[in-house]
Amino acid sequence: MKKLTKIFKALGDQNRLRIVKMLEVRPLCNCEIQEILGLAGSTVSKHLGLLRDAGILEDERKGKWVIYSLSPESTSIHTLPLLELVGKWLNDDLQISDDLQRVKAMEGKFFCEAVE
Amino acid sequence: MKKLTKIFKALGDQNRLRIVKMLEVRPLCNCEIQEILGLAGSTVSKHLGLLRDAGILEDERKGKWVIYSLSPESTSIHTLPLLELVGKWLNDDLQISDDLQRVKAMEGKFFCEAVE
DNA sequence: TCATCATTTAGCTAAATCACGAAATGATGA
DNA sequence: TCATCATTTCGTGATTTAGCTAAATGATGA
Repeated sequence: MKKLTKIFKALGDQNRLRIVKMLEVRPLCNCEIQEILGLAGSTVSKHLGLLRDAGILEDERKGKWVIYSLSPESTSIHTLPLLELVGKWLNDDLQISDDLQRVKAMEGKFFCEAVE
Repeated sequence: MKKLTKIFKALGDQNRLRIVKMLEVRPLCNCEIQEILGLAGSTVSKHLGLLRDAGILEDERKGKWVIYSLSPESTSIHTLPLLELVGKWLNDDLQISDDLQRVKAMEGKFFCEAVE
């Protein structure tokens, strides 16, 4: 039950829901999320840590950057059906669609993407 | 998005998850939930209020008692698929199965049930 | 009407959460 | 090695939350 409350707590915050939705477009680094949410880097880091601890995200260091992406199906039996629901409910949210547009527009502007 | 975070926040607490699961057995009044959770009545009332505001529960006064029950499908398009998932994930939780057993054993012991 | 019972509201404390800036850590590249 | 950049950790305040007790509200029934 504790694991489940952890997941719900992680999703019970607007900024974290925005992060989750953005990561459905593509993996992102801390700095890109900062740019969109307009929060301090340390704050974003904390949100990402919470989502990671809930098993929703995974991180991988690539050079200077840490790239965050949604956990693959294999490691998130609990969260994927949840995210599917979240997706449906937020599809017509103005804030979210604005975020997603900005994520797409941002493609190529950050160095972290050049790392491969 | 705010509505959604409200729902997740409501479910991000162990006592509230226990309440939701108990209400799947049958509608209950505040005093029965007090008995099982071992919390003060005012605290239970607050939890119930949060779940109601999130659209998960409904209340109905019956004489001296206020009977709480899960919102019917018609009024909770968002929450019912969620509760279905929660149900699956908590089926083998020891705390929950103990709660449910106690709810069943309690049948008939409280006056509020006598009201019809 | 008045005593009683169930519930809610109000008011409080302790703990948790969200935000920040500053300092520490990791990795790069001159 | 050292400066730099991205990120995380730490320390701090403001706000929210979970719990309690006491007081207020609603409903019952003598």
